[in-house]
Amino acid sequence: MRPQNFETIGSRHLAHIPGEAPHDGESGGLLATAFAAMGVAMPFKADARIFGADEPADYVYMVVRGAVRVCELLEDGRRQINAFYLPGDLFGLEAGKCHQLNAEAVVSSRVRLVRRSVLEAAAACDCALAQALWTATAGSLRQAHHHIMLLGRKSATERVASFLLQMSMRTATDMIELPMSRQDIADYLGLTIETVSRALTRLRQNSAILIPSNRRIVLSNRAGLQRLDS
Amino acid sequence: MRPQNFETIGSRHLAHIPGEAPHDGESGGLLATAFAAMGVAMPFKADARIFGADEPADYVYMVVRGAVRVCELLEDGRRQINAFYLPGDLFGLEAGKCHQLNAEAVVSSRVRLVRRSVLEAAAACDCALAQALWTATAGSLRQAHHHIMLLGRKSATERVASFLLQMSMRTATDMIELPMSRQDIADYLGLTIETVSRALTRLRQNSAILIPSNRRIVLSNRAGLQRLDS
DNA sequence: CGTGATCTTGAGGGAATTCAATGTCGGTGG
DNA sequence: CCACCGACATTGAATTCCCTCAAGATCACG
Repeated sequence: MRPQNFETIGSRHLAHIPGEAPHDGESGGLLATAFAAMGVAMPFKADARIFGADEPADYVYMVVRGAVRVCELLEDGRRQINAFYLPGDLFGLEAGKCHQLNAEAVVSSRVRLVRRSVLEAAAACDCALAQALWTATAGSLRQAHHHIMLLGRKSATERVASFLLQMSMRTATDMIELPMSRQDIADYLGLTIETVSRALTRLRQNSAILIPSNRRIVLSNRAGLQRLDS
Repeated sequence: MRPQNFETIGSRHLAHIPGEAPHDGESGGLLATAFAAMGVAMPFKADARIFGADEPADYVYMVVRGAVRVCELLEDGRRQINAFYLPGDLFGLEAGKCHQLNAEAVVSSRVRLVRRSVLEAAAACDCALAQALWTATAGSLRQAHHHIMLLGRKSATERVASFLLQMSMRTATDMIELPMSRQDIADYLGLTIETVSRALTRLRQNSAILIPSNRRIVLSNRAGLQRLDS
């Protein structure tokens, strides 16, 4: 079982998520309010499934506390994590009747669910809400495009550096508390766990980061990391 | 200069784009109609820029004829193509005031532009249109997620096979007319031009495909390709 | 035909993976 | 409290796959 203190990562930043957050940009307040009004909060244990691919996409989700990963599996066991979601982030915004991906709690988490039909009905009346949903989805798309460049054209070290900077941005701290394991990071970056480990070691040796503990990383040379991030 | 006959690829499929098309799923008609009513069609020569990163995102675009690539460049020249758009596809749906990516015509193309402000105003009155825009963006997101799995967890041959199947689906033929060069394909798949070429050769040797000409590929063993596609 | 661009093929090298062993941390029971 | 245990992470050696560099082949077009 994972340490419980990771559950609260970023929750204190709910009110002022920086621009790099995947969703919930300028219209964050509106969506947060809508979810608070229409949604039901549910707890999920670490590694619990929130929804599975090919299940009916009846809900849209917002992370309240903890962290969520959205991933795809191939029959032979290969796994790709498409995104991590932190408090304040929306997910499950897929088009169509069914989810295309699996969503799981990374650590013990709290997630707010809103019925898609309810949300769409509300959006039909409230154009600002409709636009906020579009904007949130477009934000997810932007993240995905960033991810594509990462996977397509960057070296292992660049990927890890980019990941650390992104996490730092999203939690608005230089001292990152990682909710996810090395395996999760590897599956997000399209690498193996060993390669991630080696990249982190190299960054530590270059004094770009400190690793006070496995799940805690301090960005001690942000400029150096950004040089890698290109 | 590229052969001009590629301009018309897929245009005859405008009215019945299959489900795998990145945008414009069930609500295709509505968006096509809206674009026809509100938009202005513009011609672009092969390799002409349609919009650039950091330019104000004043328009939303729909391919009428030809093909468009959306890509990102790093300072050192690395290029990642995030998506190809074919007739009927929407692009430029980014959130925020500015585009994040570059869009260029792959071949001589015709693209319909609609002012974003006009579209948003129309969407504010017409909830079906608003939802169609959301759905189109979510469709783009779905494509991006597929792309992420491709780049993160698939071998070179699997990537090429997956690309061919995708193109075949989108143009609804077994005989693909590729509008893009090997370099474009490589930059889409996160590979080098040589690796793409070798993968195609291997697929041809395995009788999965025929290559009657450089820009023409016949899927002679779809099942074999799908096995690779996982 | 000749020319330049595009594509294919080959040989060699390098970055990441695989396989294997060691190290470290957190939780549990003696 | 400390030793043990399993899960997670790091490190090392060997392999593999893809990239780089280089040469040839093919295609489009004048």
